[in-house]
Formats: sequence, C-alpha cells, structure tokens
Amino acid sequence: MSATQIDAVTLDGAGPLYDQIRRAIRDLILAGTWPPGTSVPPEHALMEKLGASRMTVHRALAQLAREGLILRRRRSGTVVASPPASHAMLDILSIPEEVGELGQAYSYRILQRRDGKASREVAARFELGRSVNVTHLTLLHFADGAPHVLEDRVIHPTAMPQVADESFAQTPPGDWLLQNSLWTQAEHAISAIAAEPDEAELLKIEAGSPCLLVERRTWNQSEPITAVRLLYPGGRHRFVGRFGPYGAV
Amino acid sequence: MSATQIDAVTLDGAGPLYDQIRRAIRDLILAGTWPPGTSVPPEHALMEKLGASRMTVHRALAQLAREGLILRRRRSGTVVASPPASHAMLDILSIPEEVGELGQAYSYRILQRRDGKASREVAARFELGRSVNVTHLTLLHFADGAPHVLEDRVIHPTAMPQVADESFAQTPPGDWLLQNSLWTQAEHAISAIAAEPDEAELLKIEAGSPCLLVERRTWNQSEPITAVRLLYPGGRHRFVGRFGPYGAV
DNA sequence: TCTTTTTATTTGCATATGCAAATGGAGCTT
DNA sequence: AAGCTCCATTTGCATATGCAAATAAAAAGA
Repeated sequence: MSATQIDAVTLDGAGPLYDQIRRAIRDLILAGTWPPGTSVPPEHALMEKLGASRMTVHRALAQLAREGLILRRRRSGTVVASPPASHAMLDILSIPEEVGELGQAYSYRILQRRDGKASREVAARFELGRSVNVTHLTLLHFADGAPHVLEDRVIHPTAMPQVADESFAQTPPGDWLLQNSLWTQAEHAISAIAAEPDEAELLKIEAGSPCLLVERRTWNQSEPITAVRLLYPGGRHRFVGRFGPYGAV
Repeated sequence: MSATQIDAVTLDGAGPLYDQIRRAIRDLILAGTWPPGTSVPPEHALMEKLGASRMTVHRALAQLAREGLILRRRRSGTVVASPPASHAMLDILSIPEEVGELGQAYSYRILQRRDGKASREVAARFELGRSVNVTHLTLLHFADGAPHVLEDRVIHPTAMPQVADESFAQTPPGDWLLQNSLWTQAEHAISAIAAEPDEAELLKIEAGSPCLLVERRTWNQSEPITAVRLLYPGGRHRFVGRFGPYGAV
C-alpha cells in the first residue's frame, strides 16, 4: 500500500463516521482512482490514518464487501473488485458470451465504420448534436453461422480516445468497451418494431417481421461513452429474468 | 410484542450468530408469518431470548433494514415493511399505475372468465397440467379509451382460494393479486411477436404488426400463484430501465 | 531442492460499555 | 381541551477488548 493510496481517503464530515469512510472509499472506486485489483489499505492502517476505531473501519469495509465493490480475504487483504459482468435481467452485455451460453459458435463481421462528425441520420437515431465527433459502427453477429443480432453503435472518443487505434478485428466493440471503459450509469430500453427491408435482408428474415429492439446507452459520471441499438429477430429471442421482491435471487 | 411472536424466532446454529438471527427473521417475513406491519421485538427482547449481545442483534436488524425488509424508528420500534411496489426494470406490476404515469385515464374490461379445469389451449399456453384447476381471465386495458394492453391470465386457486369470490369488477386481477398475495419469486420473459388476427382486432392494430409480449409467472415458495401474458402494441411501448453496475441507482 | 512447520498478518465475530438522538406518551399547566 | 414539558423507551453510533480463522510468507527440516 503506497502512501498516495491511503492519502486519497478523505472524509467529508457528513453523517456517521462509518458511512463517511464507506462513501470515501466507494467514491475512489467509482471514480476510477482505485481501479479493479488495487489493494485497499488494511483496517489498522485506515484506523490510524482516519483516527477511527477498527470496528468502525471494519463496518465500512464489510458493507462495501456486501455491496460487491471490494473483495476481502484474511491475511491477503482487501482489493477492489471487478464490476460484475452481468446484472439480472437484460444483461446481455457480451454478445459472444450470450451466444456461447446457447451452445453455439460465435463469429461477427464489421459491416461499416466511420469516424468523424455524425451524419444527419445517425445523429438523429442516437440523439446526438450534429457537430459531435463519434465512431459509428455497424456489425452483424452470427451464431453457428446464422445471423443473430444486428448492432448499430456510436462510441464517443471524448470518453474513449483509444478507439481511434482500435480496429475491432479481434474483439467486437461491446466487449472491448466492457474491458476498457468504466461506466457508472446505463439505460436500457426495449421495444418491438418491424424490420426495415435492409435490416431484414441482413438478418435473413422477412421485411416487416417483428423484432426486439434493445437500446442501451452508458455513461461515466454523466459523460456519454457509447450508445447501441441491438436488433434481434423476434421469434428466436426472448429475455428472461428471475427475481424476488427484495432483489434478484 | 406477544410471546408467540418472539418465540417464532429460532436459530439454526449454522454460521455466524448475527447471520442466523438475520436469516431467522427474514424467513419469518418471507414465509408470511410476520406480515407487513407486524412489529418486530425490540433489540433487548431478542437479546434475552436468544442469549446474544445487543450489538449482535443490532447488526442483524440493521442489515435487514438496509435490505428493506424492516423499518426501524427510534422509540417506536421496528416493523415489517411492505414489499416494494416497483422493482427497477420491467416492473409494470400495476397497469393502472403505468397508465396513470403516462397522464392518461385508465379503464378496463373483462372479456372472459372461466373457472375450472384448463382447456387444452390454455393449458398449453401456460404450461399447465390438463387437470389443474385455474381461474382463466382475459382482459383489455384502456388508456384514454384506446386499447393499451391485452391481458391473458391464469390464477391458481390453490394459492389464492379467495379468487372464487372475487368478481374483479372494481380492481383488475393484477392489482388484486398484488394486494392479496405474497410472492417470493417472479420470472419475466420479453419477446417480440406478430399479433394474431383476433388479438389485433381487440388492440385495434393490423394483424401481423409487431407486439411486445411480456410473460410473467409468480410463485410463493415454489407454489405457483399466477401466470400472465401481456401483449403491448409494438410501436407505442418501450420499457426503460436505468441503473449502475453495482445495482439500481 | 522440496516439503513441512511455524509465524505473523489480516480479516471475522462477539461482547461490554457508554452516550446520543428521536419520539410516543404521561402528566402538568393554562 | 389544548398545549407544554418531561420522561422512558428504543434505536444509532463509536469505542475497546479479546479471540478465532485463514493464509502468505518465512523458517526449519528432509
């Protein structure tokens, strides 16, 4: 544990002490100051630095562990956890995984890529300003060689400057973003629409047949990262979630 | 606090003491032994009954409070909370509410009701055994007088014997069930399908146009309560959810 | 060098103690 | 009856203490 790391923990004086400690550490994690894998100072170190008792520090850390932000092991200490990959319902965050879980072989093809100012059409589709620079991608994902889902995505280079040097030849952009970006907010919308002729042709279905449209936008602290439209042929897909009234089970 | 109430709390000896206490009380709540509004014994009473220190009892109760199962107030004590009405994504649990939030006037009409053994068709649609007794209902919900969603539902009288005496003239079955049943498990599935001619006519849309199909089944401790199919005209509806990687925000 | 044993570090759990904050209800005053 | 003050109850927070369990790393042994 370096000095800089423990010095990053500062309290704001608002509310119970254990909660100040909890929030201080949580914020360091969410802001990316302590990326996944970073080791968190041991209880006695925080105790001295913050002038709190060990029980109080323990209470803060135990709660963060319950929330899944940190992992704790006796003797080895505490480390920042990796964000959970899936999240109850609708977390088809990774299409390769999704296809793999169906027991099918995954592949994908980039249909188009364009870097620069969004075209009028793309800007409208993703609710962007006309002068915003984005990377716009269109991809088709296959399961056992058959079209699985059509992906239409914009990535904001402001949040992800590395995107310019990435060809997405090895990893589809969704998975690349999962690995390389930190997000704190996401919004999902699901609707049913009829396939347009060009979309239908790519997905090898009849024009006008029902499709499930999943639109997802993600942010990091209100800075947009990416927005994606995933079009699934209707008959072949359903999204299932199971939970109890007090949270996912 | 009656004697029977505190005597219901029994530990199983497995794992940490605070967690045994937590689970014991949680189970009483989930099983319906302590329905919402029941007052939970004060810390000192549990402390004596269980032979634990107050801090340990407090730890169990504080965690249940964070999980939302109980409400605690100084001096007035602890009571069992009502289950949260909505739950992130997809919790269109109440259609009247859903319509109300759109600022539209709600109404509904029962198209059909049948009590008794499920017909072959209904049994197949809801994956029931042929000899199962159910109440089968078909309803149409309206928003500002226009068809909003088509509901097709079965209710298991085994779990809900009161259903026989309920006409659903005042309250649609979904809301009635929310008020009168306790559920511990739910499963949602969303898919996109083309409207069948009879469905299309009721919803006043074209046959074959895309619809969002939400199927939900609920159980109480593995005993089925109800299963419902909600058919939403595609263009007019989308389900939106917003959350962060560490849980709903 | 490889294996075993020991040691030291770190977290986990439970207790006892003390005080603070909130507040329902009793009792008092007007 | 209405409002006020005071008191008792209950939860909330923080500390200090002690021991237990897990285990990484060091030391000892083969």
